[in-house]
Formats: sequence, structure tokens, C-alpha cells
Amino acid sequence: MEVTGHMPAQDAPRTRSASIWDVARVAGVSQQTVSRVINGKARVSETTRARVLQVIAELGYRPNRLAQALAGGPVRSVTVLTSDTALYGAAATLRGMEEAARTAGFSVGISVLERDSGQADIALRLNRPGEAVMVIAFDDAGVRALRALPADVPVTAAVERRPDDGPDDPWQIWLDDRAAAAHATRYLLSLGHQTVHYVAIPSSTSALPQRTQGWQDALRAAGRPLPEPLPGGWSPRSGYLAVRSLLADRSVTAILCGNDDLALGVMRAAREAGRDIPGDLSVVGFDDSPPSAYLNPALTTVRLDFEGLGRACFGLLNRRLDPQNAAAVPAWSEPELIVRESSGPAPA
Amino acid sequence: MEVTGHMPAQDAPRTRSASIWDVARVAGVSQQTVSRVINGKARVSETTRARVLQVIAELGYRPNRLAQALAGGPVRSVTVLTSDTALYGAAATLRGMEEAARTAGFSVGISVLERDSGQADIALRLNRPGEAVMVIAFDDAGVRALRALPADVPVTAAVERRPDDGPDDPWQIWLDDRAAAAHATRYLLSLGHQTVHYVAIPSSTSALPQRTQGWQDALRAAGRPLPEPLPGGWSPRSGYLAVRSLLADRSVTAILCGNDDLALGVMRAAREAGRDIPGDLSVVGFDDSPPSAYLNPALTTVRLDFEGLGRACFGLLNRRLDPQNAAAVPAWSEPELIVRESSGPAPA
DNA sequence: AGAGAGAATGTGATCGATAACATTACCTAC
DNA sequence: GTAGGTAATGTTATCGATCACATTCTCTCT
Repeated sequence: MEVTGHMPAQDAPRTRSASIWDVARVAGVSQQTVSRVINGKARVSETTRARVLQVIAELGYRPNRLAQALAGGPVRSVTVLTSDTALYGAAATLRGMEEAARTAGFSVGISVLERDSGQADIALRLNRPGEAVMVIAFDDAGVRALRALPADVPVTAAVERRPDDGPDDPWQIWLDDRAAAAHATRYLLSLGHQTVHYVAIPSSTSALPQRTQGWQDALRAAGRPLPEPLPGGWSPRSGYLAVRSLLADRSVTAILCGNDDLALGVMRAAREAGRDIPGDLSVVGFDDSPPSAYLNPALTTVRLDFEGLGRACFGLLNRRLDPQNAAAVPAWSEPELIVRESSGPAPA
Repeated sequence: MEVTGHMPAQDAPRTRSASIWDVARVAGVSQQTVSRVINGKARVSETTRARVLQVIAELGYRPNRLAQALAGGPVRSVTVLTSDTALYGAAATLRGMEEAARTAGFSVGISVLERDSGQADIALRLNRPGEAVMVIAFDDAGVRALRALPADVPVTAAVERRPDDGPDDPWQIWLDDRAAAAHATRYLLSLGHQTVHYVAIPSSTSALPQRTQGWQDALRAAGRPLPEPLPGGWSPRSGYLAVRSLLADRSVTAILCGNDDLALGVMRAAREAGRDIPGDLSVVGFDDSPPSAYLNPALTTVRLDFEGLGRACFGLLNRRLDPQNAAAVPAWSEPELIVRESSGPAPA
């Protein structure tokens, strides 16, 4: 059934939907003129424009973005490479990216990185060579993917830490976790705690994670004993396991956690050990994930603006793709300590 | 700088990466043969295949999926239309969809529906007319989007409820919320509670939500008083507000919540009202979101297999796109009541 | 030896758009 | 009245692949 037919087939499924040629034919102009109307770049007479627009509406024509992109139209799609979206940080960053991209008229693809996935196939996830990409590289898988990306790919990334060696990569952004962790630690010390223990999330690199470093910074600056960081994972369970044996020691009165999920596990372990929060033990989390404010007790935590970071990451990408007329990269909020019920003065 | 050059330009950025023609030229075959090697459909002699594969590796050639799709290759991309991914149900379903799609070699696009977004532009979010789509339609925005999709779009959807009127849409799937809510309600009644109150999530349609109906089913069957459902939103805060005044009434001893976030708010309201959970008041949630097991008290809730639902939704789409040789649609788990600490016998 | 069947490969059209260039029409200035 | 500029539009090549069909080559069978 061709679109050409003068006698419309009743309810017969159209083989395919209208193309730019169909519009051109019906409107009595060339496809180039239709293209001009669509893109609004070149000038078209008011009469012609109106006629074309009407035909477009009649035929229900929608441009095929694949064809547009193939023909060298402006890049209007991004693929986000992200690790486990079950984690609040990654999920919130993704939301920010998607929102910003969609608002700017980009279509966004998403591809989740398995924790143990090889890096060989990363390039194959792209829809075409040179596809624009954003990477959420808060963990090891993300960082590896970022590194495995071919050089010709325009990419920006939200990362855990600024690179240690060499100059900052202008296409990467991050939150100042280190300062935030230091701030949270100083807060706990100011409450009279002798020292602060730390349950760490896994690092994205072989180096010490930013949050761990910030915690150490604050303890060192205050001349306090510096306990070994307790290695945790990403889940409540891992936080629970990490501190279970530690809590018998009543001299442990303050615990900072690498994220809110760990804090959840720590609080449960504390409950089972008969420790009272915040009377006996102060617990501080990281991220300010949505449930935090409603936990029992409500969790003191560091609020991180992941969504803002995601939006900024897209802003950066947009600038990278089109330095001439890209909007300014939107700002994001600095980390902020939210004091709630789970922290208090050290026990007498 | 052409790819043709015999003298490779040092570090000069290649104008564009290798195409199928480049491979063909270097390998001394036609592009069609290269295409055959890539797709492995038709037969190519072992010698030729090896040579082509080697050239592909040398040139770092990667097929351009846009061009493949344009030229009528098999559909290998999906766009997921979803409402707010901050909600656990939608996020988990999305994860399931993405995983299944990626595993099947599909690239997946995502587009978030604003709660109040019009439906006129839905079709414009697709990369091309006829693009495959999955919709997560647990709320009103999702259902509207599903309805606004042009008829020529191959779509499957994860929905809140089976259609009331008319036959089931074979391309929609859902969890049996109604039975699950009834089961949870019966469980509470079996603990000796006189009746069960219910805090509802917003409905995706004008009709009564499935969970509300299931709750009513159980109360009716047991001949118990049927309180007005309390209208809640999606957030802990809305749960908190919905029950705050109710809790002064000590005869209220059991509350079922439309999701775990509402339960979180309900539990905080209970704490502030001096009610003891589960001694005084039993609270049951819905969804089994990740923090539930670690709350204080740990939340009794209905576990829903959203990821499985997402995988199945993709399985369905795959079958719709290619009925001939699509794998079986993977099964998903039935809802399951997980009894934890927040529920117990009615107070004497 | 010639016909016929497959296997392996090549050729040209096509998908739906954009880019570069060509052409037409009209208006103004000398 | 004709040259020249500009606005509006048409033509052709191209992006990177697939598809349908044509061609070549090699066997095998009679």
C-alpha cells in the first residue's frame, strides 16, 4: 500500500509513515524546502511555509531523527553510561542529566555498566562512532568505562574525585566530597566525641576515596587518633556487617558513613548491640537520600546535589559539542550538612 | 584529511571514522560482502571472512547503528517512557527493562514524563516514526502517554491495572496488586485487628486503584467495618500528613500503606503520637523497597517483583517486534508478603 | 561437453534526511 | 534598458548501511 494512492485504503495499515518527500509532493514543493521549513534555518516565503506546515499537520509527518543525524544534522542525542542505578547517587545524577538533556531537545540513551563487565564492548554500545556520551563514574566500573572510551567520542563525566595527577580534566565535574567529609567530622568532634570512626564506600580508583581522605584530614588537623577506616560496600547489609563487632566497644561514640545506606545498616547494628542513638552513639550519613529524613531516628547526613551535578554535566557536554552558542553550564549546590536526630553530644 | 591517505597524518584528527566502504576497499571486496560478514546472515567463504574481520579490527571499524536502522535493518532500539524515576517501582522496572534490552543487544532510550506534561509532544520524543516503545504506566502521566502514542508505534507497557472494560490488552502486563493488598489485609485481620485502615497512593486512572480495591475486598469478605481510604501521595511526607490526625484514635490499630514511602511517614507520625509499633499499632507497606528491611522497626511489606516485570515487558516487546523467533517471555514473581517487625497482634 | 544447481560475490536502488551548489524571479540603481 | 544583488526555491551528491537482484565461478550429472 503506497502513500501515493489517491484512494485511501480503509484501515489498511500504512506500510510506513510519511517522509519528507511525501510532504513535499503534497505541498507541491521540493523536499529541500520542506527541510528548510522544519529547521527554520534558511528563509522561506510566508505563503510556502504556511502551506508546508499545514501539509505536515495533515499527514502527521514527524522527522526521522535517525536520518537527520545520518545526514549530518546537528547532534541531538546522548548516551549515558552509568553503573548500578539502584544506588541513590547514580540514580539522582541520571535524573539530572536526563532532565537537562530532554529540556535541551536531546534524546537520551542509557546503558548500565555491570560491575564486572569488560571494557572491550563499551564502544559497541554507542549508536554510532562519535556519539556524545556522559559517564557517571562514581565507582570502579564507571571509571573503567570512561577510560575505555575511544578518543573520538565527545564525553563529559560526573566523577568521584578530581584527578590526582596532572591538570584537571575540563570535561569532568565532581562534588567536593573531601571537604564535606571533613566538615561532618569536625561537626562530630565539636560535639565532644574523642574521635570519629568511618565506614567507607568502595573507591572508584586505587587511591583513597575522597570521603575517607576528608575524614582523615579533619582528624589529623584536630590531632585525634585516626582509626582504620572500616571497609564497607554500598548496601545497608555491608554497613551492618562492618560495624557489628566494633559496637561492643563503648568508647566508639561517633560513626561517619560513606553513604546513607551504610548508615542504615550501622543503625540497625547499634540497635541490636543495645546502643542508643544519639544518646550513646552518633551516626552521620552521606548523600541525604530520600528516606533519611524519616528514619528512626532521622539521619544526620551530608546533602549532595546529584541532580544539579547531572544537569551541569550535560551543560558541559553541550558546550563541548557546540562551543559557539551553548548556554552557560548551570551551577550546582555545594555539599551541606543536614543535622537531624541521629547525632548528638558525646556521652559523659 | 581523508581516510584514503597512504601516509597517515600524525595525530591529526581523522575527519570521521571508518565506514563499511573503507573496510571493503582495504579488504578488496565489495561493501555488501562486508555487510554479510558483519551480520553473519549469508554465507561468505572462510578466507574472505577472515580477511574482512582482520581489516575491521585494524581499522577499528564499528557499524553505525543509525545507518543500519535507516536502511531497514532489524529494529534494535527501544525507548522507555517513564514517570518519575525517583519512585522505587518505576526505577526498578526501568532497571529490569534496561537489563533485558541490553542483554538482547538493544540500545535503550529513556524519556521521563513530567507529571503535568501535555501529551501532544509524546510522539516527538521518538527517534523515528515506528520506534519501539515501552511505557511504565503506574501513574496518571504514564497512562496518558500510553494513550497518546500514535497507533503505528509497537509498544508494550507495565501498568498498574488490567483494563476494566473490554478484553485484556495482550501487550500490557501488571502485578496482581489487588490480590496482594487483600492478602496483606487478611494477614492483619488474622492478628486480631478489628479493621485495617488504608493510606492510598494516587490512582493511575479515575477508577479506584487496585491496591485500594484489594484492601476493600478483604474487609468486605471478613464483614469488617470499611473506613474511608486516606488519600496519600507518593512521598513519606504525604503519608505523615494523611494519618497525623487519625492516630489520636487508639482504636486504629492497623494501617496498610500504598507504598513503603507512605509507611515511612506513617511510622514517623506514630512515633510523634506516642504510638508503639508494633505493640500499639501495626504498619504494613507495599513494594519492599531496599531500605525496608533496615528500618526501625523493620517494615512488614509486600514484595513486588518490579525488575521481573520490566524484563517481562521487554520480552513481550521482543515478541511483538519479531513473533517468529522471539525467546519466551520471562516469568516474574508473584507478590509476596514479607513479615518483619512493624506488624504484630492487636493490642489487648 | 553442455546444462543446471549452488555457493560466493558484486551492482544499483533505497532508507529519510542535510549540504553544497545551481537556478529562477524580482527589485533596484545607473 | 540592462547589470547586479538578493530572496526563494530546485537539483544533485552524500551520510552508512541494507535489500533485491545480477553475475561469476565451480561442481556435478547426464
